[in-house]
Amino acid sequence: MRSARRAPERQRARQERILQVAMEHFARSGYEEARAEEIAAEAGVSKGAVFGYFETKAGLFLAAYQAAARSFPAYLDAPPGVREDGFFAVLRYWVARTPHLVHEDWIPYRVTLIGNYCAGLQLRREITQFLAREDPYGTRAFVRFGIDRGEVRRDIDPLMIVSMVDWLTDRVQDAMVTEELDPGLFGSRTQPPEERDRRVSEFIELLRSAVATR
Amino acid sequence: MRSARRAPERQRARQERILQVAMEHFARSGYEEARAEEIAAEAGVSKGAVFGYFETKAGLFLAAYQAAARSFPAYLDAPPGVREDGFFAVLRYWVARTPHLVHEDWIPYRVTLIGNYCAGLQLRREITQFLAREDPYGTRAFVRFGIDRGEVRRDIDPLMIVSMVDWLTDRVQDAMVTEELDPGLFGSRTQPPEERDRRVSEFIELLRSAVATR
DNA sequence: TCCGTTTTCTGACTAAAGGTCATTTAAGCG
DNA sequence: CGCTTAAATGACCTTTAGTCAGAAAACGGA
Repeated sequence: MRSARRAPERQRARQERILQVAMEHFARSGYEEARAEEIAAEAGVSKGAVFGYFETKAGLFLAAYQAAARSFPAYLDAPPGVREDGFFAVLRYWVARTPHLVHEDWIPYRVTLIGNYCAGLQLRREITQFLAREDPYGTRAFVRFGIDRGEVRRDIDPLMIVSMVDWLTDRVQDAMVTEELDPGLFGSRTQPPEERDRRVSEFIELLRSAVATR
Repeated sequence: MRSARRAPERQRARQERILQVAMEHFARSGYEEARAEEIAAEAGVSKGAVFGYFETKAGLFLAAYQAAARSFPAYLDAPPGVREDGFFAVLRYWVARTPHLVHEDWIPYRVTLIGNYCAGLQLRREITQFLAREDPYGTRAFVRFGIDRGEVRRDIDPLMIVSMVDWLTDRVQDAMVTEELDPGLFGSRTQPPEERDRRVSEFIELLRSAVATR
């Protein structure tokens, strides 16, 4: 943080603009390939300002990652009608909706993807800590919701269920965001949508088998 | 490749030595932090030689990753006694054994971990292609084995099962290799082993529920 | 409005690391 | 041994994250 007291509006706007531009560049180029100087230029500030606000390139990326993660809806933000249908309906709702959400605004998805797979060790550690601390998708609350409704099994440590849900939905989302990282599994946008629907259904079925009440 | 024909023994040995040192350095420092010049020095060759053999730093890492992945046993390399007990026994065997294997020689595990999470986009793409091409852990054959024995469900596309097994065992292995990436889930070496055994059992139980014959 | 003080901002500069290549050294062979 | 060809070297180049002394702007009191 620059000023310990109130940050004037002008500075917040500046920082915000840098962050937006940084997200674009990271999304387009990846972590290594993104250039601090280009980000500064496009945001209309000097290079010094970027490092002034974010300390290091890794710090800038972490901020971009956090902004991206926080911009996503949590599981329980699904429409009330879907929530009433329960845990697996919510899960299916978001998984099926992912391609549409990605299409609408691919930049934050790409940034989280890069953070999940393509960054340094230290950065990766900080991202993990952030995810554990903030649980930005509300997976813990979501699993509790499933357990309370009697849909999710109680004979397994909820933490293990949370991990499994996180792991699998991450992967599925990533596979949807980029064919490159898991070629052919979910197919490209040009593939028939029935095919993708089948994949989504199979995925939900597997996850349901794993964690549903016996 | 340097010489299109046979590579003299001396050169193969040289390349091999560079690769070994590179694995150590990548394992210890991560991708970004590893220094080509240090690797060269420790391998007793010049910097030029490293780039002569492996083109780029990314090329060097890819070679290290491949060597690491190939050094691991495939699923079906489990002892015959375990194989006879079937798909889930084999799975359990390897998952339970991972901490021991990591303890014996942690370097290749760390290298694959870094390749899975901490490298550039292009590199990541090549790693994915390598894994899809070579299937170094023999997951495809392993799932077929489970299906043939009637232990693994047939109502889901085998490719989806393969993906799920790959995803989950990757994550579990990674969690075991480094507490940092998923702190506290599988615990550290100093934790009581019963605790870890319970985790392993719960994990296998979840995976079994997901993919076992109904 | 002006002036002194503090904070922010800038961009030339530095350091460090990946990558190159002319030159040197060694290998292969008759 | 001498000639040819391939391999090896390390000084050099380029690029880029990160720094910092000075410029500019904001602030606040008179």
